[in-house]
Amino acid sequence: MSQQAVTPQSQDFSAWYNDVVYKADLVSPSPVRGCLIIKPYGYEIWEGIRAGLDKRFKATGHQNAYFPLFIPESYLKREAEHVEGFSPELAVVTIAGGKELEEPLVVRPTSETIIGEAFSQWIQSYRDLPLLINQWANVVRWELRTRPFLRTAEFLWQEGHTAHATEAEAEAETLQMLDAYADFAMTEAAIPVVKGRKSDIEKFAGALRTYTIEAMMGDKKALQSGTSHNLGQNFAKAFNIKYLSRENVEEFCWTTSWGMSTRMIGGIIMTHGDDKGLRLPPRLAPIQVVAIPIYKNEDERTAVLDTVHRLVKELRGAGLRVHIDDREDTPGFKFNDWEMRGVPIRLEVGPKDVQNNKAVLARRDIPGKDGKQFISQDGIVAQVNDLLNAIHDNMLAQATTFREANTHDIRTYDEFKALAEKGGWARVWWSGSNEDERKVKEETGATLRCYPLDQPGGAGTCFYTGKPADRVAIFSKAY
RNA sequence: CGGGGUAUAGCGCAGUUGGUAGCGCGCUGUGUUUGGGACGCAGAGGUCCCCAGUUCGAGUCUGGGUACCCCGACCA
Repeated sequence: MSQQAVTPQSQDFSAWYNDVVYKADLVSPSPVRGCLIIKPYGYEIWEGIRAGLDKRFKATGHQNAYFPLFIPESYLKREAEHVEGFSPELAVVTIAGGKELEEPLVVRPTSETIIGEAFSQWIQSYRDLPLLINQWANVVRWELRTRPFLRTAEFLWQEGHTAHATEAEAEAETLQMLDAYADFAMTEAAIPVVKGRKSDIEKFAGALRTYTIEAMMGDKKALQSGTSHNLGQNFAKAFNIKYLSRENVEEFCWTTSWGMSTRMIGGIIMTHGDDKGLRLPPRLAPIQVVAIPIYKNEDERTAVLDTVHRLVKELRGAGLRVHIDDREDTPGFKFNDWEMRGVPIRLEVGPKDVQNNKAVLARRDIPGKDGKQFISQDGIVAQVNDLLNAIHDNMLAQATTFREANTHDIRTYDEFKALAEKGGWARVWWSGSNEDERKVKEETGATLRCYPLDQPGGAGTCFYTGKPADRVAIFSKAY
């Protein structure tokens, strides 16, 4: 047994990430470059994300629909910025059924165009608005450099697409969905995020304004974890999405789109993981409690398993996701194995516990003895529920503390460069131009992650240009 | 697309001056173990990336091809 451990984060964060992704049994290598086989344990995390988001979409009046994977190439070309932004990474089908196609079909990189075309048919009147649609789908972007979950040639996501009568309504929708993402991230994934607006350079191809939630990973880099775009009337004009107003005037709609992807799984791994492997937030963990029976002989085994089954039945009855590990390996092996896989709570039951009506709960977020407690078998459901909530709160608190400790108010470019070298977020007054922003990126590798919605107010001096600035931005290296 | 590298068992790798393929992990069976990564014994598992060439003989040498990985530019 020597290959169980992962590369320590401090030694090589990137190698650590890859080790965890494979050893925690989330993915399997794909025969196709840049793609990924998501194994059941990894896919169940996605199912949890999906459930958490879908609930929020439905609660805000959205309905799911499904649009085709293939998009006529000409659609992409109708919005100039959009095609320019995506064309380098498109996969295009030119032959089908053994024949060259009249018009090549693009494998969707995102669906604004094909959905825009459909919306133009569906919407006639102001009475048809707002139109609130979401789609769960796979999309393809032929990226040159890929990493499991964070950037893959094909990935799973949801993309919301809505149409509204006024700019104000579209903006409200855009911000509402940003809030939904932020709430999901914190409430379910225990990831603290900063809500903000993207700079012109970083915004979505074809959008008026792009909003983002940014999270800090364990290596202090930023991960854009969800985006919400106010598309203005750009796509409405490109796809002729018009309605007749109450005043009997033909108007273009205002549209939005917003998405969160399997990248979020990478965010969870890199926000919470440690040198023992994955740490899954309790509300998304496919297995919330793993029960490990401990025994020395056949008699003990029978008695212990009897108790385990009784406790697990109780827990499952309360809706908890519980797994019994009855493999023949040693307890020590199992402890490490499930720590690698990030299960929040381990339930140990041994012969002594059977006799004393006790059990051991060990929490993943607190290593070693400190995280272990003896509990009474009576009222186990409440005790486990409380502990799951405590673990969630602790993980969110830990990640928040880490982010705050590594976010610095920077005043000069020298300080900025030093921080970019060392790692961390720079919170700065900023009044630079697009050109300045590109230069900063070129010189330091750090990009303008967002203008946080939560602004300090007042005015300051831009760290780069030295000119007066009326807003702060966060810069960081990012995934 | 530029620069570098790799290709041998499921995974990670070794393979000497060219002589007919091995190690660790994993896997199967079995016995002893089991409250923090157990061990013994017995097994299974190979198109040495592909094509051509040199040679009595190629995992090893030569030429060509393919795939993948790493570093840059592009990116949810």
